[in-house]
Amino acid sequence: MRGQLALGAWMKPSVVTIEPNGHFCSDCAVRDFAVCSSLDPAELREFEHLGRRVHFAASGTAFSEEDITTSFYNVLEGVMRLYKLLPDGRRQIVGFALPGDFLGMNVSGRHNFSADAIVAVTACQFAKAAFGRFIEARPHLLRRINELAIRELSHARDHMVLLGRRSADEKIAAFLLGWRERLFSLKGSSDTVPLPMSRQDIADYLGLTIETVSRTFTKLERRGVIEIIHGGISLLDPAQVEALAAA
Amino acid sequence: MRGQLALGAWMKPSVVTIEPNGHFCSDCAVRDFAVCSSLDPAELREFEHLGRRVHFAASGTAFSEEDITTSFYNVLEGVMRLYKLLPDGRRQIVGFALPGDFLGMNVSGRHNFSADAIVAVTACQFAKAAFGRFIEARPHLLRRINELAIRELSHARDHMVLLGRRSADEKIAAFLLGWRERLFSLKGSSDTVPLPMSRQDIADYLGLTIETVSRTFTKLERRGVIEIIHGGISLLDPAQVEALAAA
DNA sequence: AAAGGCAGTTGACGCAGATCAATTTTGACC
DNA sequence: GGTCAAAATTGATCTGCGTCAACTGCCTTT
Repeated sequence: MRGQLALGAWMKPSVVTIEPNGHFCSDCAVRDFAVCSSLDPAELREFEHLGRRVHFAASGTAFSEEDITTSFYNVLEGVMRLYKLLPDGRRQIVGFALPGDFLGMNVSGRHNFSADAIVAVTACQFAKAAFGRFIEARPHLLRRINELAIRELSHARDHMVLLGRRSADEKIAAFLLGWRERLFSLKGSSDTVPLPMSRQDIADYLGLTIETVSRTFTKLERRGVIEIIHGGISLLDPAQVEALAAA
Repeated sequence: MRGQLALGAWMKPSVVTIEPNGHFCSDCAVRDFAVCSSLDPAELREFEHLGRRVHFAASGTAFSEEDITTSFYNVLEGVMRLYKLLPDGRRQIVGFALPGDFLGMNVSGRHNFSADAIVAVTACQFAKAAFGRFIEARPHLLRRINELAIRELSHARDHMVLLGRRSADEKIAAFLLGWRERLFSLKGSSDTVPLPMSRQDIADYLGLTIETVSRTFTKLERRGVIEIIHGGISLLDPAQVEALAAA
């Protein structure tokens, strides 16, 4: 039985469905690589009561930049876009969140980016206060969170290089390879790269326009390097894509 | 008496001077806002033996990307540039380090950017292994490090927006304000912003060319918004600079 | 199956910022 | 103070990508 709850009627229609129980961390899909990988079975049982499963419909918002942080999220299923907006509406996507990603950490008490679902998302939601108390006594969990933050920081720096110093072709090539690499750890190796996000999302992630993204895909397809398929891209010549990415 | 040591003869001539003793954490300039702010007086005395003071001459290299991490650094004095290079030499500066900044954290065991001194730098150097052992038993230090990493991550995301979505004028204006803001906590408020880094450094930080940086400064000066002074910029009309930064 | 709408593609054109090329300024060293 | 090299500025020109606009194809609704 599911409860229905409209979260923040003042924002985009984003219906959240909550399942209060019936789930166990021990058989969670992200058990081995999310934050919770640092917990032993006994801790896990306690942890179970801390989080509750929430669902976001496609294009539903989990939280917005500057919102006061009341919850952390552990993505279990689906894909989210994390982004910042300039006052005039220009958008920069600072990352995509996939299963296993932990969202919401900040120093100021407010979120420093917005997050919404690209496809239907399932996440584990934790009340900030309770989660904070749980960490308090468990340095290994803190160490795990720190590890995730440092890894994220490394990705952020790589992305700065892409945004500041790469051409459109290089950006597209690097994006395809990077996205394939991220999916690799979730779904295994494949030269067919599913792209659940829109062209606009890709453009806002790479610091390009939608037209340039589209043209670059078409160009690479005409050269026989990739094939544009429904809902993704197939890498016909991965070595060539790597050469284009220039690093 | 000072020891002299050539660190890594294979890299740029970077002379490191080591002072083995005669320094106390308790009267360290960055005591209150660096990682060590989380330590109590007793811990601080123990901590003292872990670090040693090192000096880098201007343009000396502390570590390079992909180097195996053997040390962490706590900047005490001076300014460093943190950057990544593409194979063909394009450079992206991912940040500037100032007193109080902690460098070297990573997950892979290798540095994910290079760091060198812009002006003469003094830093507190910690052997990775010993530092790791010290943290082990001190969750509050770990929490402090985590806090610094999360703050850094927030800056990184802001910078992604700048690199991906702002015009040259906006980049320059935002840079001047951001740099002033960072110096504010160290030296207090001032409309005179010292710029110890070169135009090339600024360009590589903002994803521009040196010519565009120079031209933009000149343009703003002609408009009476700033004044280019020796070793820095004076903000004649800070409100106008803020308007230009567009956020 | 017709209609409407949105995502994506394609084309024509313009411009912000890169590139190329001199100068000028600054600073270090004798 | 004179010499030299590196850093910064300025100008002329070029171009990659953005902007504007039209079109296509797919999905949803009725």
